Amino acid sequence: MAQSDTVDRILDAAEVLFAERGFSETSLRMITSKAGVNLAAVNYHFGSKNALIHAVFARFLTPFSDTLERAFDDLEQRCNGKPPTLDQTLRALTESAVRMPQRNDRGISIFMRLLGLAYTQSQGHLRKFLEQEYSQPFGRFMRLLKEATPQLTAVDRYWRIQFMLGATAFTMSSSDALRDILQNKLGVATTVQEMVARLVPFLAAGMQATDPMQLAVSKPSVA
Amino acid sequence: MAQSDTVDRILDAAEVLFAERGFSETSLRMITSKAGVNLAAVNYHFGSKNALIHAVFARFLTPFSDTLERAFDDLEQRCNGKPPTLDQTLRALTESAVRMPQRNDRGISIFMRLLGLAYTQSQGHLRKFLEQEYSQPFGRFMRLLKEATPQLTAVDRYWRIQFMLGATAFTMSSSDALRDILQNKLGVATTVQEMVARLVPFLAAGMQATDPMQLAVSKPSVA
DNA sequence: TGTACATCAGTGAACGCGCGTTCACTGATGTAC
DNA sequence: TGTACATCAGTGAACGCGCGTTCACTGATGTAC
Repeated sequence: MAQSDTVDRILDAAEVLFAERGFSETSLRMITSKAGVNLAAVNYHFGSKNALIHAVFARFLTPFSDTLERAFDDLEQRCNGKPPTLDQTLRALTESAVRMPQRNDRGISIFMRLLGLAYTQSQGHLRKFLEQEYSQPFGRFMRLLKEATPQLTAVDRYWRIQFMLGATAFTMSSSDALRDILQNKLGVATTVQEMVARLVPFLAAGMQATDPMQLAVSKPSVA
Repeated sequence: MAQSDTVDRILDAAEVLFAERGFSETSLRMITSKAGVNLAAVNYHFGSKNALIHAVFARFLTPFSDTLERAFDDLEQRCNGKPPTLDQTLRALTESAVRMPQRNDRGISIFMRLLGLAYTQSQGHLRKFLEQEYSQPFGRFMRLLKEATPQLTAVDRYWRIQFMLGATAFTMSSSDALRDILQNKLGVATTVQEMVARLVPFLAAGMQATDPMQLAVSKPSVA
């Protein structure tokens, strides 16, 4: 502890506690006592609790965002000119998430859970922060989704993207609990990687469903 | 106000505020001031804030649960002996939800949002309460799902049910916001009924996706 | 019919608590001359 | 090399606030005799 590691200790503790309990149910006193630092250190280093939440997200989202951009570059290059398929696009996303360098073996679970919470807990400041900071990779993902589903109307696509986000965010935010239940009920252990591997075909199929409301539209097969 | 309507006024106000802001972000002072009743009245009539949350859910879930049981009875009778299809099962559920007698025109949105919040906000007491009170219709729905997807392994079915729940809960809990965004972005007004009508084919397709992990399993077509 | 008592819905004010934040302060290290 | 000052990370204690809950109390209505 020669040079200050207080900032990292706070981020580590906050990340774990936020993932376990959500944002407003985690107090600064819990965070600082887990981190073994003074209560006032959070406001000293970050300014406020909200700023700490932003810092926790920035620490893992910025490298993720970079990894994702490279994965999209890679994908578009491999497709040279032709739009990537829906399946390829979703895999680029999920594999970037799963392959992220982790600080420890719980890292991927925490990452998933935090991403899920960001969507399901209605923290206005957080949504605003994420939209500002990560609009580029998000917009690029949306563009790829659009090109991969030219058969859908804009309205259909809009709703199905929301359904996808919901399935993903919810599963991510409960992934630990869901894996535990499965372990107890059926005695099957599952890795986060397997869970994500099951999620992708579900999303792809739902995204490309033939809507009974407009049976005339034909469904192209996935590559 | 000859006879006491304080209980109903509290329930009405709590329902709306919980739907708007979530449970822990809504204080008893907000609820009682909106309801125009004394702060102490909540603890007088309900005993605690948690018991009030339970009462809010019981007020709409109990009639919903009855409607749903009748819809399932109806469905199983129409199928006499043969298991209902996935599509029929999902429709029985969503149509029961959408056709519920509502106290007002915002009723269905509030109902959706509360159901979504129950899943996404980690209120342990609420999950326990709901599991105790409504285990029968829930178990019956799960059994129907199982019979409608005999081609899936238990593990596959488990995960896909979670994905369905996620897409549904998330969409429900954000339905107002999502419809507003769509209105602003594409100038399209959507009813909750239309939203649900779009959700069902998405879920059914995802549920019956051919998983690349086990390509040997063939996918039966839906009736 | 009148009186005494019980029950019930509701009230106003206070309680203790945990919260995020602030502030005056300390002690170590770096910098200027 | 020594002294004065500035900067910085961190601290201990307190601040004001909003929270859920409690409690003694009121006033209307019902019941027994």
